[in-house]
Amino acid sequence: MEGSYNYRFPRPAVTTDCVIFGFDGNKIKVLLITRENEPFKGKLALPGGFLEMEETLEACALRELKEETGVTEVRLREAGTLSGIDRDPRTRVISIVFYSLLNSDRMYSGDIIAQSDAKEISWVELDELLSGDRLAFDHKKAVQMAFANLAGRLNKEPVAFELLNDVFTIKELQRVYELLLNRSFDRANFHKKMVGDPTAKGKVKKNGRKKNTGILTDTGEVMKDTKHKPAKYYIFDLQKYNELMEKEDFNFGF
Amino acid sequence: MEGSYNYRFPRPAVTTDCVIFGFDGNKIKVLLITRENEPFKGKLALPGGFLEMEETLEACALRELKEETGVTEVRLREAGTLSGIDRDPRTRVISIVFYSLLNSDRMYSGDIIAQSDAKEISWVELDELLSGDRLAFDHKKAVQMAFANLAGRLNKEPVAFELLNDVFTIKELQRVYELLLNRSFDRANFHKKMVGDPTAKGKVKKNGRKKNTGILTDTGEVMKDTKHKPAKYYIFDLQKYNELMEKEDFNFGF
DNA sequence: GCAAAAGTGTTGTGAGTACACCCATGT
DNA sequence: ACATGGGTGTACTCACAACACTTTTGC
Repeated sequence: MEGSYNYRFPRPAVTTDCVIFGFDGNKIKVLLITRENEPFKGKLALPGGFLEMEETLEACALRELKEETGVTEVRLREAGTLSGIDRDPRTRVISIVFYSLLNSDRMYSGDIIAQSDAKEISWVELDELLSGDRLAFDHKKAVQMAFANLAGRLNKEPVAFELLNDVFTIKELQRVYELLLNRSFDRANFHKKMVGDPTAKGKVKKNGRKKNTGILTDTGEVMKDTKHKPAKYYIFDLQKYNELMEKEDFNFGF
Repeated sequence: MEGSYNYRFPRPAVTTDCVIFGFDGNKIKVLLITRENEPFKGKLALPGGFLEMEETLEACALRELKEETGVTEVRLREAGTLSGIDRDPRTRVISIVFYSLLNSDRMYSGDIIAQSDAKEISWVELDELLSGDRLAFDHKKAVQMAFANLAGRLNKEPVAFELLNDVFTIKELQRVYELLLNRSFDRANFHKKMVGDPTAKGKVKKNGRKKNTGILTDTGEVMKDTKHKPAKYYIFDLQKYNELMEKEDFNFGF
């Protein structure tokens, strides 16, 4: 498609950037590529690239993500735009920031590999990115926007489960909440909120409904690679979630 | 700036669109212009226009807003992007949607007048826009995005007061909440949540704090143009708000 | 006095919190 | 047995809902 394109008014270049968050069981990490070319050659950057004429912004983000990192089939959400005048030294560029979530199974599945302009890919701790200066362009700002958007939705939507494998322990779920909301929770109360309070069993309110019985369902499986009491594995029970949402807004807030 | 601009790769045109919400005391309305030119000549559209090379997206939105409608000094917030391939029949255009809030004093201050490419301006009821098909381009979608973003922030931030004059009645405040969240509230409980529960007076909790005493302060003034008991006027008490936010998250939710 | 709307009081429910306690497993 | 962490019980507080009641004004 390289050639010469003529317009009566100046136009900025338009790119998308993707902030892919992953949870490895302990920390939130972000998928980055090492830049192969100037500017910022050798520095870490978000996957992303230029919008083509026959695709939407979201399609562009998905395409670039696949081309550079091999990540496919993700649900992208828009976090905002970056439009500083000199954010790219080459030319005027505005960028639309998307983000998505991967669980550890997918992070380390082997499908995610550096390709195309990406020299190599790496998973870097979110904290490190937010406190340091390791990213090219204004990509730190992009990560901030994506993270803020994510955290803001946590109490309203079941986004935390997108960071967890299909089967997970409550400890892991709590860890995700604590990382995203930057606070700690009482272990016992967190458990009850998610699984359901056993004291509610049998108790029936005047209108015939039971108390909140939680949104997690025990799989029966048990985590075996531990030195102590193994945790049970749970799954997110979409059906229960939908029931609770219909009756009254369930919220994930504390 | 008209001339000839050459690029090695094709570039989309970039515009901003502004959804300006106003509350007239009864309904939420949106500021629109009547299009002077094709495409969609004569149809209603959001104010907005093309990004220039030496301005950010937000600056562009502010400039276009001022040029077309006379609206200045507003706090813009970003609602999302529109990037459908054929959303503008002339050329590929992507648009970034911003929104802001005006109170009725400003809506009808006389400063807001059609200028530049805008043939005329009008305030149209939000409901009418969301249910009908009166808007040019995909601007209905833009209004939806802006409204969803606004409503989502209502419970967390004191945005409702941006739709109200400096001095307002509790009834008006409740009306805003009901319109934005599309539900009704108990009048008595709403009053107490905002002004503070009088039964809390004197009561002190064990740690020395009083109960929530509300975020509104009575101005002493009274609404006189009524046939019945007049409402008191209140103001949003930023200081109380900040105090409550420091101690524990105050939320505007019900 | 009556209508209409502002504002107060009172009670119950249930979610959230704090924290003590019990249970299961590997070494 | 004991260390470690999973899981339960219980009592208290407070925000919210429901709704009855009182107050203030114009006609």
